[in-house]
Amino acid sequence: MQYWLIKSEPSEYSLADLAATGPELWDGVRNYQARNFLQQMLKGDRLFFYHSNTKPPGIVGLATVNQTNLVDPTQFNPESKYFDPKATPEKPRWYTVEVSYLETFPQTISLDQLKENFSPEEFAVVRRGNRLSVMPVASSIAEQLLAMVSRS
DNA sequence: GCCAACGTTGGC
DNA sequence: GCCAACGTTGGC
Repeated sequence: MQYWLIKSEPSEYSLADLAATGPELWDGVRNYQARNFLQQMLKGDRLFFYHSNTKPPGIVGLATVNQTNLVDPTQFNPESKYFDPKATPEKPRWYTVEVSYLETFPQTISLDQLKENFSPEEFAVVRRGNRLSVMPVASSIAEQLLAMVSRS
């Protein structure tokens, strides 16, 4: 079982939305590095759910991978803002997973806390200018994150 | 709302 | 295949 971090703007889609209406197809990822990570996910993997563009930004809870290696249907839909004219059903370009809600942490692990506890080398989310929306989390870091939650 | 960072696009 | 222009992300 592997840990990952996924980002979302809560004004777009929040962990509370996932709790209320999930499971949800994690569609709309249009970055190759993020897509490659999505393709590596296995059922049962844990996802730290990160809220960006909010105050404060940070990890708000956990989700899990429900179904893997799904073709993102929004790439074929001209009405969608995620439409990709270069993708065809015969040759899809974008893949994703279905995620389901696990838990909301009693307190957000803020980006400030993350910066205090982890270096940019060990945890990409605290890297300046980081824009990757899906990234792996080393198991040692995952353990520390979970300990930070239970302590507080 | 600003702007730094950085991925992508397209002209050459 | 280079690289300038452009668009987007996301912290502040």
